[in-house]
Amino acid sequence: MRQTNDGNGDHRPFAESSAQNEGEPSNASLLSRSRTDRPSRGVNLRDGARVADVSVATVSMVLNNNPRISRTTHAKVQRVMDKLGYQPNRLAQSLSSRYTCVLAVLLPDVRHAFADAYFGELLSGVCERAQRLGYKVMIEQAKPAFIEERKHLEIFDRRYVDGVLCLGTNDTNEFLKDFDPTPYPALVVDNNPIVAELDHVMCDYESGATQVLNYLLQLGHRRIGFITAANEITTARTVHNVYRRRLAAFGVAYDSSFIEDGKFTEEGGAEAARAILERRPDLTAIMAGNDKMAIGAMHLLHRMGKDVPRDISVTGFDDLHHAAFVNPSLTTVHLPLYQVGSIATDRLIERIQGRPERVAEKINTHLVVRDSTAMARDASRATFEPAD
Amino acid sequence: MRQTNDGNGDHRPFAESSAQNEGEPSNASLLSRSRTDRPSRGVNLRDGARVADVSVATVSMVLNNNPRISRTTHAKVQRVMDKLGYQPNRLAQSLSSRYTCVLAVLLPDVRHAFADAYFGELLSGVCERAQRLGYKVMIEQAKPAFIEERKHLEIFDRRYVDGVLCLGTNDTNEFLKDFDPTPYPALVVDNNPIVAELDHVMCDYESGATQVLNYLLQLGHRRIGFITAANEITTARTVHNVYRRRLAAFGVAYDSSFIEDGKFTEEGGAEAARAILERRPDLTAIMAGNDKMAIGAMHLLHRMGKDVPRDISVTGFDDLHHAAFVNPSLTTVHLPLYQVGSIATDRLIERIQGRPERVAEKINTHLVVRDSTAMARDASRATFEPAD
DNA sequence: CTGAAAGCGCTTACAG
DNA sequence: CTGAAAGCGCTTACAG
Repeated sequence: MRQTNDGNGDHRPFAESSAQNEGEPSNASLLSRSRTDRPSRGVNLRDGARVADVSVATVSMVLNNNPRISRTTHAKVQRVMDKLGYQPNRLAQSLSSRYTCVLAVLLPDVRHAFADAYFGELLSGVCERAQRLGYKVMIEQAKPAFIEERKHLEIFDRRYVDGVLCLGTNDTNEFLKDFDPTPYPALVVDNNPIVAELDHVMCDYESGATQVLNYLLQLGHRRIGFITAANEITTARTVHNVYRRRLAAFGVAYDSSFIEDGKFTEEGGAEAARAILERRPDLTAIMAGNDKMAIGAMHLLHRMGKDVPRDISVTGFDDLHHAAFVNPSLTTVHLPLYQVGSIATDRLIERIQGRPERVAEKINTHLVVRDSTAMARDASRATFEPAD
Repeated sequence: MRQTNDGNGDHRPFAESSAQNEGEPSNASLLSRSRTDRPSRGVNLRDGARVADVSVATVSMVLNNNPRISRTTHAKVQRVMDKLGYQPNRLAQSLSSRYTCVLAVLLPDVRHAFADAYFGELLSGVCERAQRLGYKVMIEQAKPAFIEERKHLEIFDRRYVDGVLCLGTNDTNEFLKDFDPTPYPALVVDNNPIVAELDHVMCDYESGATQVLNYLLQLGHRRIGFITAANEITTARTVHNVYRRRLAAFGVAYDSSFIEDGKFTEEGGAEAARAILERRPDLTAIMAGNDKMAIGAMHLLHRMGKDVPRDISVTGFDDLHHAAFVNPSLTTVHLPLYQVGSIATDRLIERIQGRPERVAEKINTHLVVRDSTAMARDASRATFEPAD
């Protein structure tokens, strides 16, 4: 199994390649290799046609199950191609057909976006579904340079992909306006930014937020800190509005001293918790807009010597796998992210294949009660029924 | 900005596509669309040649910076192409040049592999580097069906990719033997499975394990539980061997009742901790082979009412971002996963471009001390110097 | 029912 | 220094 370099001429050094590595991404060094250096070709349609004694067109039609080909010819050709171990060159197929059967997943320009289990679950659903439908998945990150160089359109124009799934979007993403179903099919995953009216598949944040708030209110909590994220994110706004409305329903006036941006990170969640607690030392619960911020908040509370949930209850949003393993385990809203990724992929592919209907789907969410929540310290004094 | 479906004929429903969705992945439905349905083409070399009044070959050479073209022609053609907003069709380029400038990342067939921050960090480094070098990244998961259908070779044969990065590998991955640098360039990331002698770039597990063990031993720990993972993983074996040798150096006999497989998951870590603790209620520390198992173990200890680190110290391995935010924050070995992903990508691309040398690199690791470790309960009775 | 031919959009020897 | 031509490996009208 030892792999030796047998001097077959495939190892010519590329003087220019190292210089280019740090500059413009360019494949000129590859494209300028002499033809004899190329990986050897496999069996193609012409080989098959020769062996089966038919035309290239016939072979092609057999492989594409074109019904115009007779049973006998079909069988004969199929057998030959199987025996030859033929594998169609997808570059040629795509060049001819104008379809690539590749999808791009566009991740946001956020540190550790790849290492974030939220995106990971979505991606997992996307990849599983894409694979089943015969599509490949390409990863891109929407860094400033990526957008400025308009690479989000270039991947279409240069025939890398047939469609793109946008994750982690918000209303500042002006580039979303560039996507138009006809030449640039795109679908927003788990969000619905108002910057552009695009196809989207998302979790039901409204219902999830309602469940977690009703639960906290029923436990007697009234002074509830709320760690949210940038207001330019539609889902964050939705949860924020539910927070406002549910409190109002229980006769609690909206008070911005309970609110803080936690930037969807552990650090941000900890900082936000600290800020809210300074202003409102009397709070009895903290509701976070995602699990990472909730975990950051719990970490801070632990540091401050506060006991969760005895002193303060904490809730998350996402139900990442690992939320069940922090101490105490986290009460949170379960988001079916895998399913959302999977359905989003289905819908995008349908759109690519010409389905005219716009896509706007909401998937159910539900509350998962664990150990980070308990009755409010002052529950006896609270009313347990909504005022409305 | 409303996107209407203007009946331009691009939305013909595909009767057959829904039936196929659940069966054989096939793009026959796409490939059989009539030509008029296709997305309209952009500007190509021929358009440019016509406008610039030169041949297609000349335009091609200009764009590839072929030095044989005169200054004047080059400038003229370049200007024309810029004005036309020309973007080369990469399918045609690749079909002609035989290079795709796409890399595959092969993830293991593990539940939540995508949502695992360990793979996420590696992937992040891979994507950043690939993008800089003008490569695209495609994701694949090595499910049984994927390997059985030999898709790990098909992605090369059908010209999807030029090379593959293998993550999460172990010695049972027989398919690794199929990769040969010449037709199938592959590089193993953060491991070195003995099943095949392949290029690899990995963290220095030996040094990391030595640091964490020396640290625990210096704190007076002698009865140290070890939560490891399958013995068919080279890196796990390395850590295991260090555990054995460091303990021996301090005069502690190897005792398998301290050892348990934790399967690299939180659940597995919790289970393993429980099992070890049942056999060895006298242990004072638990060393885990990764952060997730350590976190699972801490969760169990918390459940059992044991205090970490007062009763039992716990250490991890990875230093995932979130290890700093569990309670207590986790002492662990920092693995430079982003860097490993990045270097691995560099090396694979060099190999694709013909570099003959084999790749075998180790990247430094270091211990990060946080709050999950403390002096052993019985530290006074322990010796603090190695016996050797 | 099948074949010869044109075309997808590039790159690269080969001439001149 | 530049162009005409062949080729990469497919698909698909167009004939017959």
